[in-house]
Amino acid sequence: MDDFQGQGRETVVTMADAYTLSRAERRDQQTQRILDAAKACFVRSGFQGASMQEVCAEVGMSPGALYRYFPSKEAIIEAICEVDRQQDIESFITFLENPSIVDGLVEAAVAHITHVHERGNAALFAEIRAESTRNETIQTTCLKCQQQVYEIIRERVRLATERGEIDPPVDLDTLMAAFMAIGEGIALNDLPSLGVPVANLEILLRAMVEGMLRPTGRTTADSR
Amino acid sequence: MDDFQGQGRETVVTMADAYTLSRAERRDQQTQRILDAAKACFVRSGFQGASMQEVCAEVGMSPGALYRYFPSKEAIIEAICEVDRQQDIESFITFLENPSIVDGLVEAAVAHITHVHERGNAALFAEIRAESTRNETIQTTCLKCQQQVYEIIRERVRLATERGEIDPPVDLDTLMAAFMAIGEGIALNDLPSLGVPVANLEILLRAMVEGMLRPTGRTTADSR
DNA sequence: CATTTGAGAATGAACGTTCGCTCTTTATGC
DNA sequence: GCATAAAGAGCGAACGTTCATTCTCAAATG
Repeated sequence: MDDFQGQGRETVVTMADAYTLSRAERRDQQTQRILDAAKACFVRSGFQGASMQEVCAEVGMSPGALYRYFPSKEAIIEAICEVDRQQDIESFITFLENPSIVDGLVEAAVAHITHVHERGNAALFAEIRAESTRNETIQTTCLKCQQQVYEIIRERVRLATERGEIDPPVDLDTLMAAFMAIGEGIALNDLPSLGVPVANLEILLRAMVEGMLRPTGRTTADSR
Repeated sequence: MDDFQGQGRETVVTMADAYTLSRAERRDQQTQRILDAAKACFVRSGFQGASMQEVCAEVGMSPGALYRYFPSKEAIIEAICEVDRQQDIESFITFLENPSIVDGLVEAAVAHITHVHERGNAALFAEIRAESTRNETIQTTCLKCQQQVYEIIRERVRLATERGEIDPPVDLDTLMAAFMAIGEGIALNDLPSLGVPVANLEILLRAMVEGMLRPTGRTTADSR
């Protein structure tokens, strides 16, 4: 995997490979290779700490070639942030579907934790988070993704409160701010990697969410 | 506050000022000035992103002079991390003293949130956190500070459980890991700056902690 | 007068990026 | 189907800049 673009002429991998790829396909594939390699470098050395030379070495590509795919280092960073944030958020949203709010929140949180853990993304998230306080583009990306989750949860909590299914001890805004902050803390710390069993975590999170939402026991429909 | 070390010779602040300082005092004072200025730069541009020139300009000091106080940029970064982490932790520990665990945790959390907010330290914390995944010295500093809090809370929760004051739904390790992660998330997000009233937050945190610890109502002594 | 403090130019290394070039792939004309 | 042009992909040296740090020397201090 290392002597990809070697020195000799005969080791060069031609564009028309065993299974011939179109120009566009090849381009997409190379772009992805760069993003993957850059991500590894950025996790290792930080956005500012990693040099383009380091990224080039990781991809196995010369600077001249790499700059045909991205116009600048910043563009690579921003692309990585965009993809990462969107992916993180999608797994979360999917699991919010459960009709019970408490179950939905807990399941989504557990799915999110598992997702971050499996992809080893906690360190990158920490990096993105720090960078987002400085880079406006990244900040916008983060906010946009966060808001998707925020709006959905907020609306569901609001409706459930209106219906009398839950009785939170504080206003909706405080509740939501706390939820988002807590979720971030848990994702950032990658608890499974610290040896915390997800099953135990789920029990605790349910107790926590119930404490914060105070389910009344009655439901409008026959959801149980 | 800007034209401190001006260009002219007569504006130079001599060492023997109105109230004469000893050599050591003057040195400490200058060291502190450097740390403060560097902190501002690092918050603005990040540890890697800020240059020494930027720091020098912020202090109002030449590189040659600055390097008489710190041997390297890294030394400044590490000193800032050390001080910041220790300060953050101290305010927390102080407020854990309340005999009721729930009250202690909630009060400490609120004090911590207030402290981080007032000092505007959330961005620096994000930076330190990201850097700690790369710099071993910083990581050690963070762990050491975190552990001080961890041990105290853990022991208090353990004793309270033993006494039957609380009945957590999960094992102590899971509980503690979650507590630390949640605390970090809340501190990092600086909720007061988002407009969340601390009073509301306190109510919610209490509900949350009670959900996670399940106080039984009985106490060993007459603490209520 | 010995020592400390400071300024500011200078250092070499490393940075992100560009350039000129070669080779390969695709498009075009016959 | 084949020659040939145009475009794309890639390399690696080189660019100008900025980096952290050091050096030299002057001023202030005790």
